[in-house]
Amino acid sequence: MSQSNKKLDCLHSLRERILSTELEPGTDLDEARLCEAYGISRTPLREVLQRLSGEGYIQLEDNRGAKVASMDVGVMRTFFQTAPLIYANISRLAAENWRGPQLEALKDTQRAFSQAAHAQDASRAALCNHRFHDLIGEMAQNPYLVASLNRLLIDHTRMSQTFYRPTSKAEAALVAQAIDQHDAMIAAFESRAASLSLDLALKHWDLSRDQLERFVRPDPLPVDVYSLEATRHAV
Amino acid sequence: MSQSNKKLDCLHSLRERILSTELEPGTDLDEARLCEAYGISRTPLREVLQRLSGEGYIQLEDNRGAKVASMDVGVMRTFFQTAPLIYANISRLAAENWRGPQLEALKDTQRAFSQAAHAQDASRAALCNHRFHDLIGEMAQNPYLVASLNRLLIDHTRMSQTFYRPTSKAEAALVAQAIDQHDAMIAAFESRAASLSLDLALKHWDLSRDQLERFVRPDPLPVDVYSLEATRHAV
DNA sequence: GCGGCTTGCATCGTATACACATTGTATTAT
DNA sequence: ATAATACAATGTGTATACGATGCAAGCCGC
Repeated sequence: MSQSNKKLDCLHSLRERILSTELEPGTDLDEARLCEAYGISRTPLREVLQRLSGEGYIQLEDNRGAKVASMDVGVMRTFFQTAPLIYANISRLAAENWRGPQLEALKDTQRAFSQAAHAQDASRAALCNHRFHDLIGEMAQNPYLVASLNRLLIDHTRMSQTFYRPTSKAEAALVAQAIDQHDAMIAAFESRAASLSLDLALKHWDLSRDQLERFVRPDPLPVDVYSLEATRHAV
Repeated sequence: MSQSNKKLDCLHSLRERILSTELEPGTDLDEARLCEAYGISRTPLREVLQRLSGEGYIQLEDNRGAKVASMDVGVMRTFFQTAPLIYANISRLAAENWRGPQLEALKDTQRAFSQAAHAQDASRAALCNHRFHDLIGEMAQNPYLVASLNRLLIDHTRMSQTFYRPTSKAEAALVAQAIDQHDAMIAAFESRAASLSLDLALKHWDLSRDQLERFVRPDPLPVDVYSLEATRHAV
């Protein structure tokens, strides 16, 4: 029990480090170093890596070790295409199917999320938000859709890292709005309002999408430089 | 390369044996026996099991070994609820996004499926059908939805085992209809007809659902026995 | 001087050995 | 006779040791 904790610690830690982009997309993961860092042997570590690979956090290439799952522009397009479909349906199902203490767990997470956001602790806020939506997935009781949801959340959380930071007052307002929407969703779940839950999820997504696009779009700076240069050479 | 094949053989073999229900839902998997059977050591086998667990084929319980993923009635309800959503969207995306030799591979699989069905080789037909829809998933180029699709296909293929068997003439007609629908889908993909592909997927699902429901209904027997016994003891 | 080959290092993959947990059975005590 | 505890056996979890493969740098031949 004392040792299996180490393995679990490793698993959870790697998940969080990937979600918080402390381990950036594409980073090579060295088995030996990770073994030493977490105080476990290679065998259990490799099992952890296999599992993370199955969950979509990392990619395993034959004889080339493991690397953190990349986020190229191709999958981003797909992400924006797919997210509302899954989020909306998961939310509806969560309202219909949650049971027992799940709603309390969700409220706890929402409190933690709110605190982290107000404290402007970006990575903690993103992680709490992740957990919030992960719990909604559990409430939905649908292993099939949850498989999609989890993949979406990995990329969503990694992208959202940028926007829990205090850049402007307008953006702080957006974060506050997200918190309010979470509360509204909790209320909808509590009263089993399925179709309302679906609508709220879509609204929540709209907000998220605006936030994400704002940070995904920018830095056209190098492009301009290159195009200018290209033009020059062309002439 | 000669030895890594053994590991891959093991992986593929277990997948097929689970899909064909040769290994029935709930079956306990003994590591030692599997090692001997596939001629590999425990470590690579356990990695295979980890991977299968990640893919949803089996479930790993702490210190209790591995067992084939169960198919209780709860998840069946969920299955019927979720499948059309995913299948339809995957189909639409496949029509839009397939490229290169993917369509040819699909046609090959369709040929193999048709042959197996006519030969009334139930497990081979089910496996070819699995591969057919798996390939459509690849064509869709959407890793998020594919995660759901793969989970659905596992259960779908396991349930469908029953109905490629030659029980009646009417059922043989249903199988023939499924083959025709596959051809129609291929044609729709080839002409990039997205919305038609979606419709065809839904029609294909309707057929599948009718076939499945016909065979899924029964076996509430053990549940009744247990509840009776519990009642007796309670009194 | 340049290109191909060989050698050495590093990292991954596999196997064996060992430690711990869990379960079932047997024995003893009430 | 029944229940509880202890011991043994089976099976999982971890670590270490060994073998194979891939990559890079240096050397020899052309």
